[in-house]
Amino acid sequence: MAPRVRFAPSPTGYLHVGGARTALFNWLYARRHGGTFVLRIEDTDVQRSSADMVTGILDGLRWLGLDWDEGPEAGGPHGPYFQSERLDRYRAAAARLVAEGHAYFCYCSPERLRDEREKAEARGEAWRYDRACLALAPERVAELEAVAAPRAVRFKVPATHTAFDDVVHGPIAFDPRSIEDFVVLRSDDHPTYHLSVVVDDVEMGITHVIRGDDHISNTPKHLLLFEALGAAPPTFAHVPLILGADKKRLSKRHGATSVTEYRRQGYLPAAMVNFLALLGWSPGDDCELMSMAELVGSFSLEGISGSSAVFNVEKLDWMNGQYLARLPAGELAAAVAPLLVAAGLSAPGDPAWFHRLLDLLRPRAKRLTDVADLARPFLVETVEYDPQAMEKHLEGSDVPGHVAALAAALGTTDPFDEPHVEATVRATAADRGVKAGVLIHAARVAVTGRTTSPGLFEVLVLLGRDRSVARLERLVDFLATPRAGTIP
RNA sequence: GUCCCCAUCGUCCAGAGGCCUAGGACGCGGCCCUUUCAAGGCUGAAACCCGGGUUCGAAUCCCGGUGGGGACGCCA
Repeated sequence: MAPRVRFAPSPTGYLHVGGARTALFNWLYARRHGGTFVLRIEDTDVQRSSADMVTGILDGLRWLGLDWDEGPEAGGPHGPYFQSERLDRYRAAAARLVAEGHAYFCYCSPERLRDEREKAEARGEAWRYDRACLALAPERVAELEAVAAPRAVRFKVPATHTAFDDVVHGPIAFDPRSIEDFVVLRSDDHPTYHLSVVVDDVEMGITHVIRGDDHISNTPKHLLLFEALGAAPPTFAHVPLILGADKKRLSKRHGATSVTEYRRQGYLPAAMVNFLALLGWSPGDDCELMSMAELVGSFSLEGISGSSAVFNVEKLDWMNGQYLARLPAGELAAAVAPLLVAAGLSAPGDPAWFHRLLDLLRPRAKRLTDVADLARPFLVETVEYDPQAMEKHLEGSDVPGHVAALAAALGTTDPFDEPHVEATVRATAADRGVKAGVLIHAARVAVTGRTTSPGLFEVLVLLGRDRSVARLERLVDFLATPRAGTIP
C-alpha cells in the first residue's frame, strides 16, 4: 500500500527549521515510496492562529521545494484540510466516544484544576485528573445540566498497557497510570489537539506519522484514541529535535529559527534542504552534498538518528557556498538581482557581463547577500575608497606616479585581455622599480575601493579599458587633492 | 518531582561483536597555489560518558550510574 504521510503545522507561528525538517522527512518518505504527502493546517487554537501564518508556512514549504499532493490550495479527496473547518467531525467523534463509554463529561472549573495542580506541585508531585466527574451522581449531573454548566469531554483512559514500535526509537511502552483522563473536547466545543489529530489521521488515511520527538509522550494517548475509535494506528517515527549551540531546544535565543529568515539572509533552498536532511539523518555513507533527487533516492526512516542534533550554522554556510559555486549563472543572476535593487543598485543590462561578474564573485561568497555586497564596486559609477584600504596601500609618496603610469600604459594595451593586462601591469611595475604587488594593491583600491577583490587582472578586464583607466586616473586626481583632516 | 527519549572528535554523521591503529564532513592549525580575499589541493590536532557484566573478543549486546533533552494544559 502506498504510504500517506502528513505535515500538520499549527499556524500559531512561522515555519520553524525544525518543522521544515519534519516536513522534509515526510515529503522525502512520500516521494521515495510513491506515496501521498498531505498538508493539514492545525488551527484549532482560534486565539493564536492566523491566516498570515498560514501564508508564511505555505510560502516557506514552496520555497524549499516541498509540494503537497493534498492540502490548502491543492484540495484533495479528504478535505477540508484546515481543522477549523472540520469541527463537526471532532464533535461527532467526541459524542461517539461518550456514547460508547470511552469518554465522559467533565464539569470541573479550570480554576479548580489549576489549584489542584498548584497544590500538588507544592508537594513536589505531579497531579493527574482525579476523575471527580466520572463519579458524579445522576442528580448532580441533572443539576449541572439544568444550569447549562460548561462541560468538557474527557477521555476515560483504560488500564491497557500502551506500547508501540517506533521506527526510529524501537519499542516504547508507557504505564497507563501515568496518563490522566485528558480533555478531548473543550467546554467551548472545540477539540484539543489529541482528538483532532487522531480523527484526521484516521479520516485522511494516514499510514505513517513522522513528527517531532516531543510527541512521544503524546503517542500513548493517541494510540488509545485510535483504539477507541476502532481504527488501526499508523506507524510512528519520532524524529529527534533540533538543538541550539547550548544543547537546548532551538529557539529564537539562538538566532534565526524561521525558514523565511534564512531565505532573507541569502541562503539557497537547495542548500537548506540538503543541510536539514543531514541533520539527524544519514544515507549510511559519507555523502554530504546531495540533490533533492539523490535525497529522495536514498531516504529511509531507518536512517534517522535517535539523538537530537545541534543546528550548526557554520556547516550551513559552507554548504550554501558549495551550492552558490554550482548554481547556473542565469539562476544566480535572477536570485541576486532583487538584492541589488534592495541595496540601491541595479543589475547590469548585459547578461553575459553580469554572469562574468557573478563568476568572479561567487567563490568568495557564502550567501546571496555576500554576492550583492561584493558586486557593489562593479555596479556604481564612482567607487568609494575604504579608509583602511587607502591607509594600507596608498601611503607611499610615489603611489600617484605609479598609478598614473599604469593608467597611461593600460590606455594603449591591446587586446585588453588578461595576459596583456597582466604583462602591462608587471612591466609598468618593473619600469617604476617597484614590486608588482605595490602597483596591484594601489590599482585595486583605485578600481574597487577595497583591500579585497577578485584577481586584479580579471577585474580590470571585466571593467574594460575605459572604465579601468578612468578609475585609475580618478585616484590620481583624488590623491592630488588636499583633503580635510589629513595630516600634511 | 514523575514518565519517556538520547549518549562516537567542539559540531553533524559513519560504525548494526572481530574489517577500528575508530572513517567522512564543518570548524580549527600548518603547508602549497598566489596580487589581496576567497575557492582549491595536501596535511595535522581532535571522540567511543563512567562502572559492572555477557563473550575467545564490545564503540557495537545487557544492567546500573551520570549527564543532556523532551513531556507532564480545556496549547499544538
